[in-house]
Amino acid sequence: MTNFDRFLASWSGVDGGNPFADVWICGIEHGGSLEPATNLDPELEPASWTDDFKKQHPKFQTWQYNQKAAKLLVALNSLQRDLGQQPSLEGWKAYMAEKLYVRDGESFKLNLFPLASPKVDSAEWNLVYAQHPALRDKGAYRERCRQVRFPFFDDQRHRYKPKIIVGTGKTFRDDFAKAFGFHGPGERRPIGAGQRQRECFVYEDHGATLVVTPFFGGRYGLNGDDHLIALARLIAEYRLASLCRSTFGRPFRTIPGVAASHAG
DNA sequence: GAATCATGAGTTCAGAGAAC
DNA sequence: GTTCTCTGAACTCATGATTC
Repeated sequence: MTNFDRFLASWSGVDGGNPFADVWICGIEHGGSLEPATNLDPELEPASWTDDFKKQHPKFQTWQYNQKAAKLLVALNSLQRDLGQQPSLEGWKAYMAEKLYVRDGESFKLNLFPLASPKVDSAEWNLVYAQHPALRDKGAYRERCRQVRFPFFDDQRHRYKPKIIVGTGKTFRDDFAKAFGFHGPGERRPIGAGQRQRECFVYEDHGATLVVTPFFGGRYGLNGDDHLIALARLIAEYRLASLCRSTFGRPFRTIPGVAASHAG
């Protein structure tokens, strides 16, 4: 295994948090520009959003993706307290400021690919990484991630046993499934209604649930609170069904407010 | 008027299908 | 078989609408 493979098969490019958390959120890759200081050394321990991290990134609360992640987690907490109620997003800002991706928190954030990939093949990228043959071609870089990084993620999933994994970006749904050891085509589940309807894909494996959603934000993504609440309800339904299967040997049907149609 | 939230614009990339 | 065009998606940032 090369040093680059060790970099891929590590916690590199992971926002982190608490790996023992029930909920893992997995993005595709970092956004934004390439940081010249980025190194390719493996990260043996997952990071987290520490006070130092927040001081270094004073605008972290403006990151829309993580705002929506915080809202989703708040809605899930709300449903956990009372499954029949309308989930509340109240307090999501405080949650984001104090609890999101922290070491002893309720969430853990990963990325399928460790580097800010939009810059792969760019002049800026070549200036920094030209000496790495595996990084000169984006397709080869991603394929190497599938071969080396995904088995690492699969191992970590079986080690830490998260109950819910949310993959954001449905064009990469096969990659999310492969990365965490889920099989099959997934079950199509609509959330929202009318023009605002979005489609998620749900995979289940040994008490764990993978939900692949459209991206958090943007024109075609989960861009409203109603989407996040519907997603929280969808997740809660599958968690309850899984719990009932393990307890009673049969699934529980839908909970109020969750679309019951199974299109897949 | 300020804060918050939802949506759109611009950029980049990938994949599918048509045209050559 | 190759090239071109179109469409959808991911991402950041900006802007308009709404609420207080």
